[in-house]
Amino acid sequence: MIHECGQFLPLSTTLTYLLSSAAPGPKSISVTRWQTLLYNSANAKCIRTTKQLHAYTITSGLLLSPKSTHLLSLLASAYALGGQIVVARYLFDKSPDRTFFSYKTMIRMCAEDGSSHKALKLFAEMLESGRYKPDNYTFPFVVRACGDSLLPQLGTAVHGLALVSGYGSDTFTANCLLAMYMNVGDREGAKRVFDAMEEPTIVSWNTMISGYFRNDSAKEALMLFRKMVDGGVETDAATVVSVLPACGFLKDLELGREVHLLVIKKGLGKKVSVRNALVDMYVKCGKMDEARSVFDKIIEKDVVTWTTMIHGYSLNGDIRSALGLCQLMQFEGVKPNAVTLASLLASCANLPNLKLGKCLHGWALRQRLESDVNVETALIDLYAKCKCMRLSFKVFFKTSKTRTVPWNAILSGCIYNVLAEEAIELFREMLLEGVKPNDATFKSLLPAFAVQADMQQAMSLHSYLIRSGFILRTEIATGLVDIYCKCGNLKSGHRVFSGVPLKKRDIVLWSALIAGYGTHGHGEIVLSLFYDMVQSGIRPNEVTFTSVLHACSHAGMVDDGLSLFNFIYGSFPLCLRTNHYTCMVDLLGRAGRLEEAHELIKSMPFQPSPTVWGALLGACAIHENVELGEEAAKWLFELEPANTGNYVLMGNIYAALGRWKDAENVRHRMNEVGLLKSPAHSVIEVRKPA
DNA sequence: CTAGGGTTAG
Repeated sequence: MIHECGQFLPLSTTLTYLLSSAAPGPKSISVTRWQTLLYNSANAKCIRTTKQLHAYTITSGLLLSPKSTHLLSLLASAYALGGQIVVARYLFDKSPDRTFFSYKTMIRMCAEDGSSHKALKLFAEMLESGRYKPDNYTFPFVVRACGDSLLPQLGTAVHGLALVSGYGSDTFTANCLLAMYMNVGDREGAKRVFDAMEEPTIVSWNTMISGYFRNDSAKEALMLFRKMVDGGVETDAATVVSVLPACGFLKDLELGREVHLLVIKKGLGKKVSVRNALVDMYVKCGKMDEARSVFDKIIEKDVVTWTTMIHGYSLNGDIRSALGLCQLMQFEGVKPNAVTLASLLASCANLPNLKLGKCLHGWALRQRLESDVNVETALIDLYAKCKCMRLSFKVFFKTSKTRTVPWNAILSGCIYNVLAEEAIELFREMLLEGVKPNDATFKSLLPAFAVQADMQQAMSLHSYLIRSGFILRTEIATGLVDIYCKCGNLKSGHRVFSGVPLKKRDIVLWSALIAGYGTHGHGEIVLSLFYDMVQSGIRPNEVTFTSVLHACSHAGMVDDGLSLFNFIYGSFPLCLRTNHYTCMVDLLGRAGRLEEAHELIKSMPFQPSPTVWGALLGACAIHENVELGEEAAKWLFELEPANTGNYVLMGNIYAALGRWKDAENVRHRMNEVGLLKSPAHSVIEVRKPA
């Protein structure tokens, strides 16, 4: 009993004394006395004492007295605090009279145990009874339970209740609210709470920083860290392990080094986790030397330390160093785990190196790590990238198939190996098995539907996306727009586009629709969509310009194309790339405005690429313009002497005008650079009259 | 009595 209760020895002694000296029976120990004993036993988390007390309540008939009905709920609390949550719940459910203490304890233990729904149910019951008011030891756990059950609306309601109950300025409650909002992905909600806090503690700052990072706002995380340091707020180990991943993600080496200095200055490096985070930061920033020097200084390396470093070498394609380190790690008595292995396998997949991958697969079997999801997923991916879909499927069929990741791996594997139809079939099976797809699933799957361009399939996918709610995600709606456009059904594509609320329309979505209309030759619609987009406040980029210019070119809308080009030139001059000029030269050239095309090339702010001259030469071939053709050819023969197409085009221009001698010269020139072996030269000869 | 923190993968 001593070892179990630790410093609470007096409690057990008291109990032993009472039980041995007094005769059993409810009257021998007063109710108040019992109450104290139960409280003490609960707070001491001493399950053995609790069990003794429980036994006594049964044999003595203690609970039969009307004065002691509340004792059962206290007993339940004692069990709960002792870690026996199931027994606790059973007893608590039977308790006729539940005390405030027992409610609080049960709520807390349920929340910590992961039974957040039960915790919320108890809280609701407590409120309904109207006997007790939640306090500063209640709200934190209830808030946490809301976050764990992913019930943000309920969380907000509890937040409101905490405010009206006067716990708005309670630090613990506020910190839990921060964590809750961050856990459900509500950065704004968290920020509101944070801004309203009079004195945020280290914990508040840390929660915000890590929350921002976890919610894809690494930039905000770093900005907050800056503000924290500049504001003179203390930082601790949790701060640095929250901020370092963000530095790594953004490759912000400068700030990463600053954090490193902070770690040294404050002596935070005693913890392995801090040093591991440093190694990881350097790895992610691509600074393997610095990562290694931090790594080498860690005396007590754990699996994570080794794995982080191994992963670093893997990422850099240095599989030799990665394997060497893996061996060294085992020499030092640290066993690689599934993560280590998955990292090595991923490296084999990216190289790709099938032979080594197979060796590692064998090793995984011997280490009994083969049935770990991470390893399985890495193996599926490995074999797919090595174009061994048979092996990929073999691994896949052995997986438990209840989790989403292996499905995603096999789907993306199929698509990598141009098995779009199989991917779609697998997706159907996945749904039948009741596995929930996620964003990553659609990221690889939607292109498969676009490749198939099957209207029937597109429609059934569309209905699924509506039913499952995935259509609400802009990236997914974008994929669907693309699919419909590829099917040639622009109307349906446009309808999906219109279904996305104005605020959620991003550049990618607009571009998908614009490109769709563009490839089908609807130049005018493309232009009006483009101006609509700019009007709605979205800044177009190079990709948009390319597709709009292409559309103009495709539809032969020369003047519209020109005015658009001038618009870009005036508003976004830095966005202009070679391919935009190529597009314009092509557009003007086709229309026979060769001089203008030439002028445009001469006005280019950078060296015209062969593609630009190629477009001009092509246009000259159509319009049989020797002068400009020669100008273009002069550049092209210089820039890409091995491109037969250029000689053919130029030869054709001469031939068309009956200048056989010049045509012959071009042929000679091609001969000189050793291209005559190529079959393309015959084109010139074919057009030569007998 | 309570709150925040690292490594893989999609």
